[in-house]
Amino acid sequence: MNSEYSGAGDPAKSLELLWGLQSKPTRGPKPALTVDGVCAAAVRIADAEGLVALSMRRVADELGVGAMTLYRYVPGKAELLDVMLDSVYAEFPRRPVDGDWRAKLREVALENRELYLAHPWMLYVASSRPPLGPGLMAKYEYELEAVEGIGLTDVEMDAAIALVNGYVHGAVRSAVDAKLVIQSSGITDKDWWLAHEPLLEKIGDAQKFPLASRVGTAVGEEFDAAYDSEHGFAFGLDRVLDGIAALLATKQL
Amino acid sequence: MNSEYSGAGDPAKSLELLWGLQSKPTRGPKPALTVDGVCAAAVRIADAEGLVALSMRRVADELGVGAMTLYRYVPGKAELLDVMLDSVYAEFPRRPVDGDWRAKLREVALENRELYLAHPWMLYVASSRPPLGPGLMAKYEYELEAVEGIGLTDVEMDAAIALVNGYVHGAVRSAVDAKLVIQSSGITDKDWWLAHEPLLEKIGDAQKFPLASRVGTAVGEEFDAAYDSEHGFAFGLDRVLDGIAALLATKQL
DNA sequence: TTTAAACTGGGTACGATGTACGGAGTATAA
DNA sequence: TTATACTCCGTACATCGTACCCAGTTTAAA
Repeated sequence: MNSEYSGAGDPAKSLELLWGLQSKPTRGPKPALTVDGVCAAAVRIADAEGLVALSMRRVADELGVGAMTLYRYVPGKAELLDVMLDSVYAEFPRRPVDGDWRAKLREVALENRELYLAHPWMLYVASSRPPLGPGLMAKYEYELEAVEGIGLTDVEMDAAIALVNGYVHGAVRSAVDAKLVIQSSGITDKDWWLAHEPLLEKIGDAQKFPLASRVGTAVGEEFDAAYDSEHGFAFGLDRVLDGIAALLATKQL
Repeated sequence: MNSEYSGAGDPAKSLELLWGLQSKPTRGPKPALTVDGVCAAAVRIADAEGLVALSMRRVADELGVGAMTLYRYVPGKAELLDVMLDSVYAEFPRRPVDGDWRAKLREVALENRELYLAHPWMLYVASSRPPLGPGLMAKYEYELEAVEGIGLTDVEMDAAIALVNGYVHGAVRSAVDAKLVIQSSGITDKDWWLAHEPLLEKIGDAQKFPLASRVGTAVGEEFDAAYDSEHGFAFGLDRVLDGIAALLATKQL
């Protein structure tokens, strides 16, 4: 049931791996594996079965070697996660956009969402002080281009990107969490609400919590309809972009 | 190194615990503990030492009983986390605010932040399909009051609250992550950047990633100054509130 | 008053996990 | 030829949640 990880390997070691700075050995047998190979196998497992399934033994099995062999290539699991993260950042989609900053920033948000949906485990790897590998650097550079030259200070540019990325992270994570909980429990949202309703009525929620019960019911009915997550995502994103637009407007006075 | 949990115990069992619906036994010895007592001990541990330290054995030690004894009161760790969450929701601060929706919503955001800072482990417990206990219900009711009657539909009210809460969750989590990583690694942000600088120069980041290196430097210098997290939090919150204000403005046409 | 049922606390054990340690085999520089 | 530096990896340890089971305790029923 535990399911989340902190990444955060030894920074110096992670950096060596990320930029391929290991000094090549001259003596001894040729290594049978490569860091990239180990990383790719780990990503494959995490994509298919989630972070819970990602153990060193499992990766080793996938590669047909013993568990401890992996430690010849990677200092530990934390550093492996760092390398995995950077490797998927490197495949960040970059679709050219004609339009203003808003169109570009929306596209950045959608591309981030796409990446998270392709590799949902990323959502559960803590990213404070992320591994500054080539993949992340390139992604950051690309994202900044969307807000360059529109009148923000450097610090505001960073904050705007962080705001959008933070929103996408949270929103996609909620959606993925919801999907996972349905898969693992077999209980759909509808069933869940149905199971709760009698209890909530018994509690007398309509009297004690009038707003919560009114709004909760409305949200529940909406969920039955088609457009749940897509619609909700777009709503929030528009609010965030409106917020940045409002900041720009005050600057042009 | 793994550190995060999914909550999500069996909903029916969690609900029974949350609303105190267990049928009281008539025979047998009187229980030495209570669910609330177990929950309080667990919260105490999580507050002081984090989720990583929260094991069933640790809670049992705290209470002076054997590990398996806890399973007389709680079906498993997942349900215990559900109860812990609801118990801290119940102590949500509610400061009266004179002012418009914006002032009230900002206060809600600040109160949420306060709660997260008092119980940082909450940030790491997945909250999709959260336990609908009395604490959460009361908190939700209170939050909705901030946006009631300002012209939003029921669904939009829920979305607005979710947007603000999502922002606070992400922002506080980043801050807490950063603090934790400094504590556990002993490396400050400054040291970290200093350690990276020579490498980044060697890579030639200024040529390959001109925007990233310019903005990164600016952000780094800002961090050295006093107002990091407080300032960043307020900036993002203002953007989110601006976004909701923009939505309201379109409605009043 | 006896007895059986329903409960309590909790010891032991199992299968995971990440990884420290050290041994055995192999390729190359000296 | 030999010493060295490397390879792969089996074993072992601590820690986790918790299934299972048994002994002891209280009370309702006989």
